[in-house]
Amino acid sequence: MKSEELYALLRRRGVLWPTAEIYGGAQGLYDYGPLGTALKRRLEDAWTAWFVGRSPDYYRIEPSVIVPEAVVRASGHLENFTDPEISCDRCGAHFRAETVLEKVRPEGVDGLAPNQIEEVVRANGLRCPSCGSTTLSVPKPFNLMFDLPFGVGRDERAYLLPETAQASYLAFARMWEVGRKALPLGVAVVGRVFRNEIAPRQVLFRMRAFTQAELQIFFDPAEPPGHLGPRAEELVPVLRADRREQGATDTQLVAARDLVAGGLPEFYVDHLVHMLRFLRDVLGYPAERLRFFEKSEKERAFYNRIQFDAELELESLGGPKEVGAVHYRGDYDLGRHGAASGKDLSVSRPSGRVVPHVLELTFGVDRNLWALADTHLRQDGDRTVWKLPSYLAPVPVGVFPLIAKEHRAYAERLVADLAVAGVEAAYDEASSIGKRYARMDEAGTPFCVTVDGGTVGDGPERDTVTLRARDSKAQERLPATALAARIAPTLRPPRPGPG
RNA sequence: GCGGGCAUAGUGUAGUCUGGUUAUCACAUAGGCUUGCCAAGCCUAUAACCCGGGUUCAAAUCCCGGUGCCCGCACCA
Repeated sequence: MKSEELYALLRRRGVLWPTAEIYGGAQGLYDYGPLGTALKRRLEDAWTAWFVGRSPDYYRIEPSVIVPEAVVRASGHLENFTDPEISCDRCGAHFRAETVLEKVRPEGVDGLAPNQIEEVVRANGLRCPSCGSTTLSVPKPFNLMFDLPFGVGRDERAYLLPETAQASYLAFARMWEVGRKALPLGVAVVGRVFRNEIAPRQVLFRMRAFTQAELQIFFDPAEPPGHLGPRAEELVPVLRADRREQGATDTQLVAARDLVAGGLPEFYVDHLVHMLRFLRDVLGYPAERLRFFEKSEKERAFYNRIQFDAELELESLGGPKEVGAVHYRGDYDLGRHGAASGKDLSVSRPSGRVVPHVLELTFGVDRNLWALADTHLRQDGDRTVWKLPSYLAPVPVGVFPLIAKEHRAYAERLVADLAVAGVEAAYDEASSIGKRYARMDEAGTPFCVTVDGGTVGDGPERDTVTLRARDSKAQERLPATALAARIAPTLRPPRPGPG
């Protein structure tokens, strides 16, 4: 489905809509409706079960979304907040772009994008005003944070958190105590973050307030976490940076063991496989549409030692889009916050004191919600079916009376009984039975239960109902009391196996 | 942020160029009758010109501003 068609469907069904819609909306802000809220919650639960559930030493926390300026100053988010700067890679000197370009561009640099500035620098062979070398580079500006006045009548400034990762780094010292001083230590956050994007677009893919699910694994570089074990044979779709530089654009299927043999650390590949299995096996993205796109040294953020973006081919957005990533960030984050806060963030290990390294597993909740619509919402003849795995479906069961006035009471009681058993069910008696099935198909509901004459009669079918499966449309008859035991197990998200 | 395009019921649309009747049609939604396991039928109802200003006897239609959306470029720390 095309993006606009998909968005119209999601709006119509109350999955999501623009914030402040009655005022014409606001760029990059969206509200989730009943179905969207339920789906998002289940997606977050599935993520937590899969990533945080991998180790008893992994914890989920809920941090503040407002942080003091010192945090974003130390993290590097505040640098280059205003004018573009040019720095010299050799001598390290910094200059305002206007100053360096003065002679060749007296009209100034306003309106020039960083790459255009870079082009002018290259084209004119501009040299560093300090040491005279031609190693000038233009950092990307990132003044994308929302700042807030903080406190009453104070000069202090605070910022809305631009990424959840920072909150985990801030929590490390406390979590080291809480986690009883064990490494590896995992600190996960599922939370809203805020970026004042220049050009929000593509609905949930570029928002100004969005939800990230991130797990930061702190570890001793002498004892990196994760061994492939039985995962060594897993075929991982990758597009390596070195091959791309030679012009390759095709995804290769490479066994995990061969990625390690080719030089990637085993713990890193292990987590790449873990991410792959989540996207493919838990969320059900088609394997052939997934790939891990390696960022080259030039492309990746300077603090990332290894970076593969998990990309998913999306029909609605016309290409592969990032839905998650695995970043090996080294000791950059704890090093920066340790230095800036004056608190020693190194820990005592058998080998001596070490600043833990960080492996970051990051996942964009909103864009994956969109991706679940893109990949699983299918037009099947006249039917529109959202083929979500049961544990992600916003509403797991629909309950209908075949004839409203005769079967209503029984069906309503069944809804209440299912709720008590922990299975949320939606009741619907409007229009024809076919339309009710169709409505539930569109909402992704995997099961529909119908109460009919047999159910309420005195014959052999007394107290039995029909259970209809969304994908096959097949029906079976079973006792109403057996429903919860039948459905509940399918609603639990998968957990990783041992090892 | 730059350039281009677009904006009519819940959804998709006709009408806009060439200003003028009660704003078209389908689906959806609600109620009734009928039917009774896959969007059936009949009847009825609800429901729209993005916001603001201007031109004009008259604006969905022409002009200006705003907002939002789409595409390309740039950006995505």
